[in-house]
Amino acid sequence: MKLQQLRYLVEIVRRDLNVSAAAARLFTSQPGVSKQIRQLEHELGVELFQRRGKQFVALTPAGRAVLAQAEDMLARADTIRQLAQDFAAPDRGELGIATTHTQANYVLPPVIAAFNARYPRVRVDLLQGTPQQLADLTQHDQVDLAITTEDPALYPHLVLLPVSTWHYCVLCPVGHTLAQAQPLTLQAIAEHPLVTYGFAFGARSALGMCFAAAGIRPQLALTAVDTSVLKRYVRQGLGVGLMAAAAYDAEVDTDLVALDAATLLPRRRVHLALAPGRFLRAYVYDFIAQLAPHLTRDVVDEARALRDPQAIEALIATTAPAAMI
Amino acid sequence: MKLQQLRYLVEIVRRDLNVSAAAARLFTSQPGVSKQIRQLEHELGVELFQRRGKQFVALTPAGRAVLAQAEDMLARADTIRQLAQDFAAPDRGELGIATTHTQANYVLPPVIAAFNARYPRVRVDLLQGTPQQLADLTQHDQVDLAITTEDPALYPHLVLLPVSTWHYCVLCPVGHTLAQAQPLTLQAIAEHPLVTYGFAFGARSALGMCFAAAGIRPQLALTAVDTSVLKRYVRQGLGVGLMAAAAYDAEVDTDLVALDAATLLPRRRVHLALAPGRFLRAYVYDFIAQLAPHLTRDVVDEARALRDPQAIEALIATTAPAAMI
DNA sequence: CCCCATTACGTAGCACGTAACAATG
DNA sequence: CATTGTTACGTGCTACGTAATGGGG
Repeated sequence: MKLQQLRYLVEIVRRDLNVSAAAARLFTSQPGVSKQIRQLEHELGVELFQRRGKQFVALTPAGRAVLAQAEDMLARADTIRQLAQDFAAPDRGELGIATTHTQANYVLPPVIAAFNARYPRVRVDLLQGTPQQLADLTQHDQVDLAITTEDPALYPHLVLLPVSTWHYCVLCPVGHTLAQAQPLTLQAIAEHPLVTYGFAFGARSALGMCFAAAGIRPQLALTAVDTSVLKRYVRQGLGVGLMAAAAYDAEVDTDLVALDAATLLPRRRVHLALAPGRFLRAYVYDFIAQLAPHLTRDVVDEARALRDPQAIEALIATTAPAAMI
Repeated sequence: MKLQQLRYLVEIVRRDLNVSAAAARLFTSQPGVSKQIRQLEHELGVELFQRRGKQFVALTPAGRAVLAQAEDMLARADTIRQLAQDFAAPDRGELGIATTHTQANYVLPPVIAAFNARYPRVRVDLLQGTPQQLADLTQHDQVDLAITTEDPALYPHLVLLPVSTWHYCVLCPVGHTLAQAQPLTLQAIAEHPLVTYGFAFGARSALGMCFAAAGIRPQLALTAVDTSVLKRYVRQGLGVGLMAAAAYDAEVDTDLVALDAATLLPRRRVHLALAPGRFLRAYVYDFIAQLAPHLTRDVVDEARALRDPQAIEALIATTAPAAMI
């Protein structure tokens, strides 16, 4: 049994049992992969893949069991490399962050600037995606951490830690009738078509439930993931915008008005999402502390050891500023 | 990084940083091991061993961190081999049992006979040792399970499950004055020198505390691990024996008398000890169920997942016969 | 002076690549 | 017929063994 054989196995499964695709991904020849798999099967005395003709159609039960162990072993091999790096060159490496457009644009820039000043030799990789993609990237160790606002239920295997909170504002063109409404109400907002985040009105979303609780069914004119896109359509008069207050820049967005909706609409929590088993370089802890000072290395490690969301919540309650809870 | 390099690393540490001894143990050449370690260190970019001259004197911090991961990886490699065997040849393999002399002689024979009839192609390896050795053997995956009576505190990293209970009897030669004592009391027993198990009167032992509670300090004439040795010295008149009631065989031991001490002396619990992470072949679960019918595969797996002694106790309370608790 | 790790060097084995082949849809 | 896995074969790398070298206690 060799680590490469296990790597081949895992990659084949990742590529939906396509050996050629796995070989290509690993920059090696397809016959080589094929042969190593056969050799592994021969050594173990069990077929790992169910074949129909020459096609791989499924994992055998034995294959599934072996796969689980193999994945863990490869993760640990990676951990060894990472921690060795951490001893050899503590201030060199990569920091992979998966996050949403809004965070990347309005929250992270100062944090990343500070981090880069402290660790100029660490390359920061910023990946954006849908909440599901963020979860996948983090879970499969493609990034060190994710920063997201979404429903914790989307991240069942990750450890979530509160970073900060934000609230919605209502954005409309200068002179829009909504800007006169005093006081601003949900009812008044819902009289206009809305322009907001694509995920904001999901079945279990906080925003959707907020309107539903008031018996209001607002009309959505357009949804997008990207705040700058939303603003563009608000400018075009497609509807009024519902987005993070931080997205409004008074100096640039002079043609728009931001109405405070902090008391009307639910406050959202920004989460840091971590894979509990992944080894984190020392500078990753530094970044996290920079992002949210209450998330010290000790707190993060303890939370990762706990795993259970409720226990983590209890832990955080003792360390985080009240505003975050 | 190769699995063999990790194996070399682990073995060197096991052999107290002696490369030559590790090489001998792994049936390979010493320069080969030495070179692979250097190569691993070079690949990782960190020294794993602290050297004084050419001698290895300690692990570096990096070495300790790598070692922990390496041990886990090797354990999983072993798991893969074992589970593959379980699919390939479910009724062939080895069953390693570490246990005390008494269990091996008086409790296990019928269980092992039944097991052997069911799995004739599984070789049973019976290892005896002191309680500490049993714990070590189990913890280092040298055996599948241990069966022991000792203090649970000796097995902090193992999962302990109650198998059965036994009680002491007092053994003396026919015609001994103690045999006339009616009723039998601790005081009466302590008037004679005792012959009993070496571990039975340890500082925290149940037996020692039982006498101490009554304010009695019995005199120990001889202790041994082996019941047959104890009986021999009882026959020689060295003292009266305190041992498991099961050790008295009415047909063979016609020159001895066994006095029931079930109400006088503490009842002892026999434990099954398992390493929580070790993969157990299907027949191991079968053996366990044979040994203690209430320890089904489901119960065992759940207990191994729980790990926490108190939680296991609660689990057992719902499934085990009352006599065991 | 013995024990132990490192260096030097030769060899056998094997992982991998290229090319040809077979099977499936 | 295109895609995909297997067989065949050659080669370059490297893990390992033997022998010689160097350091510490």
